[in-house]
Amino acid sequence: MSAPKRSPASPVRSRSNDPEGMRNRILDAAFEAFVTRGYHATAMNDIRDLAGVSGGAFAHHFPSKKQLGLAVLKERVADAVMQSWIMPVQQADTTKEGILGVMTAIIEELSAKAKVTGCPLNNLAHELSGGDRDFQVACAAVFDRWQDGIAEALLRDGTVHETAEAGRLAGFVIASYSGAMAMAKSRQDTGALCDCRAMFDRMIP
Amino acid sequence: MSAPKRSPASPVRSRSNDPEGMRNRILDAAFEAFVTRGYHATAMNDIRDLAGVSGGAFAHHFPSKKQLGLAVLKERVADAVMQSWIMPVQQADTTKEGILGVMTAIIEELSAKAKVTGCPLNNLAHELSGGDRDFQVACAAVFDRWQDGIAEALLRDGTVHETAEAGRLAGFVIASYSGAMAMAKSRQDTGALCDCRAMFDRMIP
DNA sequence: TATAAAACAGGATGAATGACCTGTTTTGAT
DNA sequence: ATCAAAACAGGTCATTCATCCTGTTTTATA
Repeated sequence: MSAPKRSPASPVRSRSNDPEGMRNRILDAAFEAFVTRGYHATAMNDIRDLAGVSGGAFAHHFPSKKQLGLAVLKERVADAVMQSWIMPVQQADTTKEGILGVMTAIIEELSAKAKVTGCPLNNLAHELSGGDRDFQVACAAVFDRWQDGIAEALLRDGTVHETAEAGRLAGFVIASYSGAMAMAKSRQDTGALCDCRAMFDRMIP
Repeated sequence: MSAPKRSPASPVRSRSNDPEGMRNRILDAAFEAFVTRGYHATAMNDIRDLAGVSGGAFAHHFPSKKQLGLAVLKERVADAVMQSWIMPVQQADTTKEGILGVMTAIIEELSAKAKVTGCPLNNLAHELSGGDRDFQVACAAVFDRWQDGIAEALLRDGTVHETAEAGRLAGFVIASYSGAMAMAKSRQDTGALCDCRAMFDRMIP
């Protein structure tokens, strides 16, 4: 009964294309869903509805789920690591202070949220890097940049003098944090992260 | 054309029930598939075919995928942690030697396989402990037993004297190993694990 | 041996998912 | 203004998946 169909007689200029914004909305929704619920546990429908885009627009920007996953890794996850770890550490007075500061910030953020989601990179890496090679390479690239960023900071302020040693310590810090976050996520408790921070405080020169 | 139907006239006593063995075969296949491909990426059909059991038998032992996943966690993953970590560490001359020995054994095993699958517990924990609460609790329980086992060893041989400190160090060792394995899996390279082992060699008293 | 329950076999099914398809509107280049 | 391509809309479709169903065989119990 009198369905409100779009009247074809009125040339309403109601739509304005914003490809970049549309793409970003999809990436944001996908990042949120993939990281919290997991890649395979998230349906394309969920992301579509979350982002509020039509199927056509969605398929136009991301023809397949794999392409969307790779884009999330390379553009959103890599950026999250850069924003939350690399930059704060490199901008701190000393690398040790930077690392401890990042840990403190993350612990406080989790305490406020009362919901431990885990590390975006590790969440996706564990699920995806074992299967498809493209995913594996993308995850490894983010780990590499993460480690290089911390190692660079360690060398720059003289915390460590050997390049190889800087890489080792940086990798160990990242590994310890990643594992502590995994335990924190499983337990829904920041204790493991607090203990990890305390250990860093002792062992980093 | 002369289909080889089972002749109802011959009371062949060809089958012998072995509920426990059947259940174990399913659990083994599920453990292998869940850990290597992931929980959501594995279809019930895959496990059924891998185990070589009929749909009826499969449904009889595990009516739902969630029940199968929980059983894998509580019976297979927990056992893997016990066999590969807790027991070797507790039976070593010193806890430090035990930890380093476990790391060496894992690194050598991976080098031989030329395929880094990752830590069974961490693989499943990352994918599952963020969603369903039953999975989260099951994963946390395995982490707890892991940490308690290492902490007990640290206290027993006098490596650490305070109970709280033993728990902290044990948790840190587990976290560092878990994260290093995640990096090794992403990179398909045991380097992170080797570096982690070297760090343990320095910092554990 | 009689009987019920457990164990097993093989297939069916409805829901959900990822990909795709046709058509319309907007944009940019000429 | 014209035209082609990009951007977007809305719906469809084949496939996969987890679960369930009916029926048969084995086992335990009395």
